[in-house]
Amino acid sequence: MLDIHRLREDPMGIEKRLKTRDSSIELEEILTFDQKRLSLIHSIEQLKAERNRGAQEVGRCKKAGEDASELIASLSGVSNRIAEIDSELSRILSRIDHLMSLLPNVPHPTVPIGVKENKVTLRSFGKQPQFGFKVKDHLAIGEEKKILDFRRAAMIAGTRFPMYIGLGARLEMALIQFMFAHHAENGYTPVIPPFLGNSESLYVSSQLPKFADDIYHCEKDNLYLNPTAESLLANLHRGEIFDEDELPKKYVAYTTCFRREAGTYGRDERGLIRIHQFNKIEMFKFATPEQSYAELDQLVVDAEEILRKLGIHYRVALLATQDLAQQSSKTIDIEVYLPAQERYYEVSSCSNCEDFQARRGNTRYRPGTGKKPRYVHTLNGSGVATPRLMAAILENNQMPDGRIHIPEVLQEMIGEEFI
RNA sequence: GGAGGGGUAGUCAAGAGGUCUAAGACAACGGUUUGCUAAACCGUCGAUGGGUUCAUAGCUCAUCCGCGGGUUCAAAUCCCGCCCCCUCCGCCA
Repeated sequence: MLDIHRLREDPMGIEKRLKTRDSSIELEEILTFDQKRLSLIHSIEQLKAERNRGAQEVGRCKKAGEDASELIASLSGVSNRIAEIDSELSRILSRIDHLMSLLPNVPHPTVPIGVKENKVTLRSFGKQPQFGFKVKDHLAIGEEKKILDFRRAAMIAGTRFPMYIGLGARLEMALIQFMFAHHAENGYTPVIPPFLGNSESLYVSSQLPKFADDIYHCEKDNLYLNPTAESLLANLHRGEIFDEDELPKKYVAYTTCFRREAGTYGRDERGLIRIHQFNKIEMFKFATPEQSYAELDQLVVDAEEILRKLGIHYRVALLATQDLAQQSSKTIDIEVYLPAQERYYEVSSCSNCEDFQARRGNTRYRPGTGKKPRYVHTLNGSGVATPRLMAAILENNQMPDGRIHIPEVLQEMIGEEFI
């Protein structure tokens, strides 16, 4: 949620920056309603002041045993006018809320403008592996090694659900434990939250109302299966006011995530590339506005460290305005290379949402004793999601004899060196 | 799922239609004094929105007593619906 004051103060400037994300965005309607809102508030508050004064006077009269029926009759008229204005005001407020809830965050000035392809590669680690043989894709490897079973998963649940079996399941659990422990040792407080969230939680994180079709919804209980732990963690301190010295507050969560992924899939998104259910380690930070951009950079570094320890080649990219999630001001992705597809795929997306989610969740901090509360900045980043990470390990670590080399840091947990 | 009890500002807590303009205490902050891991005394001390303003300073008006409605000239207080917590009962992979 953007600050309506910001829109009022600099409508042209804000609109121009929002248009770099979506050229169809117009602020005129919101600003018109906002003006209407202000004038209604002005009149209703004057009437309420009148009513309050009158009601007190009635109290005095009754206590003194005087007749107040004339005053009561006139106050009745005042109350009726208040009720009229109030119903118009709530119509306008809900209209403003609706329009505001659809607006995206203002992109940070350092974000490249334009389409997805305008993203900027910031750095990389390692290089694309060279194979002296024809590489298999992770799907073929998974089938051959009997560690992935999409056919039976489809029977149990449906298409695009994963099933890890045998060493595949061991590898998955080892990755989760390795990443969870890594971040916990790095100062992130470990947390396993509920995997389902209510509609308010998903609104705060900004998955709702825009992406309702992409989330699994349990209608009977009005609960949503989390599409990312971000949608839960953004609510961890809803309605709270931090002391300044508590920030930055860092969390690492493990959740299984669920996405309907409504829409079409391409041939290059088979196997583990895009699925309805996956495990993810998610980092989340609450920070002051002064801290947040340094914390974003550190968040990316903390996620990169996972891939370095696993010895996987990756690159880091700064996303362009049109590729940002609604709540994000700036997003940096980490992408791993899948040799069978000769393509890079996102395994981590690290974003600074500034005060966009904090405003919805009313999460603030007090910048010193006696100072007024300010909204915190929230940051989230995968650290990382497992499916593409596993695909990367299977494809990048295949050897001429067909075996898969398990990264050293996982070997002890799995009890094997090769698959 | 059922019965009962509860939800008041950072914490505890009074208040049961009309100076509630939400008491009081604790914590916190500022000061005075004594003099030293501290006490006593004085003062300040919730949030949001509107107006005024350079001001996120003051002043002022409005709103907020779990959330949402309703009754009334007037609601923390009465009525209806919902949420959460506690105790007990039922059901149960």
